[in-house]
Amino acid sequence: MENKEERPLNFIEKIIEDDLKAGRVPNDTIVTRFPPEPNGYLHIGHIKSICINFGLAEKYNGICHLRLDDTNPEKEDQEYIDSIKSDIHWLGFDWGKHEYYASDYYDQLYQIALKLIKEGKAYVDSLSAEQMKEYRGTLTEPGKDSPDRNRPIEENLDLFERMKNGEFPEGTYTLRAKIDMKSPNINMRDPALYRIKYADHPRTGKKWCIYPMYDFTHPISDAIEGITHSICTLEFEDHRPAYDWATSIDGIDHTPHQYEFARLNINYLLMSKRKLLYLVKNNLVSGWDDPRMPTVSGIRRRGYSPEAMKDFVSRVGVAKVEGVVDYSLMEFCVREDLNKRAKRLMAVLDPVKLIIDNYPEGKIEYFEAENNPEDPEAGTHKVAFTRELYIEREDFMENPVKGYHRLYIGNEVRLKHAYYVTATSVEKDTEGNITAIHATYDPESKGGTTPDGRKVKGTSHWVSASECISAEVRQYDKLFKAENPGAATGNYLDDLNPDSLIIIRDAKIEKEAATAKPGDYLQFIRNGYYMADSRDSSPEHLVFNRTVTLKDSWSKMKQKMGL
RNA sequence: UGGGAAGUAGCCAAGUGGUUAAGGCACGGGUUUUUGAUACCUGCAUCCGAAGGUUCGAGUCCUUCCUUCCCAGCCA
Repeated sequence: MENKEERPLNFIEKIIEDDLKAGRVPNDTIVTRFPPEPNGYLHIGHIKSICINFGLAEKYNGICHLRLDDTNPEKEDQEYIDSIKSDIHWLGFDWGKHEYYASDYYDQLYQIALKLIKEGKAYVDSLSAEQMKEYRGTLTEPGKDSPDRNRPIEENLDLFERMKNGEFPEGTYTLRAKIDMKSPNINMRDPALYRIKYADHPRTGKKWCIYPMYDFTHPISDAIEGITHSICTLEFEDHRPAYDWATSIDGIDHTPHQYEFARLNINYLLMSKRKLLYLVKNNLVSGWDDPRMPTVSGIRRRGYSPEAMKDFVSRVGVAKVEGVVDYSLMEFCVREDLNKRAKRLMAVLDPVKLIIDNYPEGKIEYFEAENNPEDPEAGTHKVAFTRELYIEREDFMENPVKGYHRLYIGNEVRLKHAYYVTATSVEKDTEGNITAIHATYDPESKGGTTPDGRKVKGTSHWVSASECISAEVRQYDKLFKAENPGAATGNYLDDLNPDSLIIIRDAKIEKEAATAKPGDYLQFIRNGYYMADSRDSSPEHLVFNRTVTLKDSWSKMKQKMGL
């Protein structure tokens, strides 16, 4: 990871340092919170928020709470709560004992609502949803007061009590804050505080049939928990006055402040819950944890590391500009991290037979293969070498193009860790497809160098035809082929990448691969980074997911040459 | 068109009136290399949305304009 010391402070860090310096922070301990609504799976966008909130607490010796914002029981579920917690832990953050739920505060919230009513600052409104919309006005026209706005306090108290007791059907009444129907900020035009909802709540069951709204719950929850810096995304800027209104209600003695940053957008990716849900529901992907999904569970299964994602988020920075980050930056971070830790293995994905004619039949030699050239501590493992091998089909060319320095008739290349070989001839089937390549090896070149020190330009990976294992390899690519899915036609489905998953059923892999478990970071040399699939891989049927390719300047060059 | 925000390279992003406008990604050139990977070296904004103005001096201050995003849930 790069020098944290040298990275300039972002605007939130500056605010915190100022607050700390000015003694505005109780006990000099900042308190942040990550407040997801448990209505879906966490995605890459959430990672930014998690890193900001937990990261700030870490950096300034503060505390970060996990608060499940569970005020809309219709959409929420325990399943989501569990996955959210597991995803945060995977990222390496821990809230310790500070696990809270907005629903923990329902009683307190109710008391505060009562108090507002008694003070004439809230009223029970009988306007229907449609009427309320009419009365609210528009962006350019002020709203007008509800006929119920001046309902007597006693009547409000009675009605609110009965709302709570379940005497009214959904939609008949709401509790509203009496603020200003003419405010240029629509959020201040008497926002709803409570609505009636007969739904089973994951935690409070049937205890309540009125549920508090975000603008009421969130600021007060922050205040109750002693949050000092309440950090959210830009679209809540307009809610800040409502936030400040709620936290200045009489009797609330802690005043948190809200700060907004730009959410994370990445090209080629879709982060909308609705659209992701559509992909899942219509089997366009295998589920929320499909390795092509931008969900935390998806990228985890794909083989991304939490360290890479944290580094990515830190490189993106925190600001108020709504931008779109290049997908390539994320891939860079994944490669950079995996390069340092992935175990190197040889896997031939598109095999063609290579027969070493002058190598004894039946002989097996074992070579030491380093597990990671970046990390000598990582040790070595053995690979078997025999007369018949597999190499990648694209590592041989019958008529080599300019600049090609892999195997062709008469050319000598190195087989990684093993010998120098020179191609001599090819076998073809009736259609002219190459079925085998014949070569000779130089016994003096054992280990990959020769006494005379002669160089070869190409080094290929390989696998012994008899001493290898077969595996399914899933070549994942971007789910969408357009930078901004849907921008061209208006329908993001039009930009689905038909090649986002290419399955190789019978890849040839060195035996060492059988020891790889999901969670182990692998590099198939010259092919990319891979991880055993956490759902489908088993000792009987190995399945590997491609996490990300290696950078490939050769294919770039080929493109330039028009091949 | 009301309100709230934001505009510095292809993409992020420092910069808070004073040398030739940080850094990363991407991209180009090169060196090393038993991964055409990695690593390393190197190039890449006479210019800061635009136009005026203040100033000895402006990306930084002022004015006007332009562009983009967010807000009219009894969602969060």
